Amino acid sequence: MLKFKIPEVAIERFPIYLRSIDNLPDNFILSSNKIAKLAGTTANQLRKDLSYLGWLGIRGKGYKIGKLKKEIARILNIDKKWKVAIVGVGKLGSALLAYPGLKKGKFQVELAFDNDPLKIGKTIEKVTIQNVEKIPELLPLHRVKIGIITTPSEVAQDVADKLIKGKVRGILNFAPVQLAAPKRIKIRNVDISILLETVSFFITQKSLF
Amino acid sequence: MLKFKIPEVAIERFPIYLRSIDNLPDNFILSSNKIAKLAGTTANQLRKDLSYLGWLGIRGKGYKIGKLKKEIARILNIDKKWKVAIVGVGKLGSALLAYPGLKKGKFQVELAFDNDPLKIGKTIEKVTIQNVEKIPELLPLHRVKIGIITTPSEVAQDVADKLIKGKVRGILNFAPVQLAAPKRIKIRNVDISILLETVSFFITQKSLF
DNA sequence: TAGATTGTTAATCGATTAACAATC
DNA sequence: TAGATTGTTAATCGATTAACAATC
Repeated sequence: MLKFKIPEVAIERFPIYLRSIDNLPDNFILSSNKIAKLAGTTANQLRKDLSYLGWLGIRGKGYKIGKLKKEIARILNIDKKWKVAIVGVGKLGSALLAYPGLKKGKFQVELAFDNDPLKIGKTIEKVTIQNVEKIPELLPLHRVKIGIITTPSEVAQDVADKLIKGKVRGILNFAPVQLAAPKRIKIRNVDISILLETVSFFITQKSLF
Repeated sequence: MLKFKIPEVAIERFPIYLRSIDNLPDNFILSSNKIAKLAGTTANQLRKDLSYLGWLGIRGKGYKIGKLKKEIARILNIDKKWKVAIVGVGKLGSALLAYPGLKKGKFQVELAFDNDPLKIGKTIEKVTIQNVEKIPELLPLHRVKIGIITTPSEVAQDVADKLIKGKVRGILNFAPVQLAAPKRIKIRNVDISILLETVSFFITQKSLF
């Protein structure tokens, strides 16, 4: 457990660092400058961020890739596997079920839910679709701590409530609504329209940004 | 055109404000406090953000919903429609093609591309899939200024280069790679693994965050 | 007018950048 | 040792929060 608070923004950069060095050999030693280039940031920021994890580098040389991978994975708690549940097996939900980053990564889709009787019972990507009503019951049984919501907006809050009853600790929400939930639940929203809207702003304010 | 710089973080909140009031009647007048609650922020922050857009409220009363919608839409440049191109019509790409937020919203999928001969020529959601090689040629012809990348990582950079040749101004990238591009191109990354990794961190550091 | 709420200023907080002593 | 690069401190920058005069 950490004794001090790592800035949220730094936490969000760690996965990018990890991804940037992921296919480099463990015995490579790279300077902060080189790694920063790969990750699309600056050497100063990289060193600052890494300093939150302790002494990772070798003065005069750089950072050993193997050690870096291990330490970042450790702080992100992805040295072990996480089981996740997907709720809403429409087009987006099915796409996520088959998504390589989820399929073979540190996050494994253990359960899938839908409210459509035609879908319940079917098996996609080795996961059998269950009735949404079973969420509160099945999640603790399978030790699932993260839920992914890919339902229409109208039912997203109801699904979130069920997930919370099922004792999830985090939710990745693709429905374009603001979910209400206790503070202890970590919610990440992915709203494609919102992303496009900010793009829209920036590409027309050319002279100022 | 703006005379001063609106903070990036504020820009990213405007779409959320818009979404929060979207289904309220135009003639309603709500206080910053009420709107902030809907959007999941504070009255202070909302007023500060809105102040960048000018005098929008009525002292002693609140903000007229209709005016707010119009002004936020104007600043985000979504009072007009944007045409977008999707590259990579796999599971995720197809899901986005059918995504309601894109289908009937301010962003219309005008073009779709793939490199798979079996897919080229087929029509999904009224959009005919074209050969990726045609990106630089077709984009300017259709006045498409935003590209969405839903290809495997290996070809994402190549696709980005083609989009840039086709004169896009912004890219929404779902491939888990850091894209290289000139500064004038606005890139937004959506990496599902990265999002889950930050969730993973936060739900284990319970006592500090 | 009295009450309410805005728009804005000032104070606080936090993150980024620059710089450099420590040290491999 | 000389050169290089870390880890960290201090300076800068920017965003959030608090507070309140202006005003509907």
